[in-house]
Amino acid sequence: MNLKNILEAFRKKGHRLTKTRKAMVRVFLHNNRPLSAADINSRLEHLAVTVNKTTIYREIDFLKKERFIREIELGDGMKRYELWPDDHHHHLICVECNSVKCIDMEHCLVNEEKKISEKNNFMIMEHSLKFFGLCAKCQ
Amino acid sequence: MNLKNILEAFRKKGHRLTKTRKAMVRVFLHNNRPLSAADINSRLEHLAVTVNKTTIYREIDFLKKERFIREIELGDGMKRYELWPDDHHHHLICVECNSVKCIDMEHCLVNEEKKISEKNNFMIMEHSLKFFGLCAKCQ
DNA sequence: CTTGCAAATGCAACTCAGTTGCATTATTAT
DNA sequence: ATAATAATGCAACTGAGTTGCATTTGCAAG
Repeated sequence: MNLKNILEAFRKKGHRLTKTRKAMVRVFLHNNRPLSAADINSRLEHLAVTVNKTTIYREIDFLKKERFIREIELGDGMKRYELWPDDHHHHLICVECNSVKCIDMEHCLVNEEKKISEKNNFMIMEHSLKFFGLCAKCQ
Repeated sequence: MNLKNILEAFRKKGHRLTKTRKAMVRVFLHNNRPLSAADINSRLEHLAVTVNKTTIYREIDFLKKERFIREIELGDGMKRYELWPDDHHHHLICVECNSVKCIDMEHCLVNEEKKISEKNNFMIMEHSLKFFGLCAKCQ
């Protein structure tokens, strides 16, 4: 999963390799954690790539449709985006410094989901689990 | 936990019993599930109580401070509020009709939290768990 | 009942994340 | 080199929620 392969795959599907697209893919590959639109913008500025916010949102939409990233909500009124996960994982959110850490959870909640589905006649498609607390630095 | 007792408790603490306050407490008691500011407004109109949105938000803040309600995020860009829970519970959210159902989960994730805390040196204070899928009606 | 005062309210104008319409620019296949 | 159209920039907008400030109202004390 490197920059060149991803961009080549996009190009083969008929999508153009613009400076915004290349830079944003790079940003996500080099920052493996949830980023807000504002985070993305400041990372782009670091790469000397100046883009309009509309373009950032449109590129986010594109990368979501391509399943390169996915959208998550951490509850602070701002959407975040992270690399499309290979593994099933959740998030540790520090209430002090707002840092976010991803944690693996193999076979997470499968038994619980089965029980809940049956009891409530609700067909569970996915779940979202977040832990709020204090990270190592902020304790 | 009835209307009169709650209002009396507020009055004893020196808070005023305005028509907005009385109506909003009533709305939450009669709608035991997460409501958005817009939901609250339409319920108030049903009770023939017309209030400015600023007042609704300020009353939400008041009821949050009083721990009569709490704020939750369901991920649709709008905050929701529900009666302050006695029990530990989570939510089933229908991706089709957006209805929300509360479900009990006694001793939910306690063992997992212990493991996660130790492994990541993260002091967990609370967690949020949501199940997305199809409710009985929408399947 | 009247009065005084702080709590509560309404209004208008604002913030901030995200969206839309439209004219312009740039990438790519030929 | 060129044409087609994907991508961009800009300005104006939306919608949830907030703020400052002048006005109204609930309620306790006289």
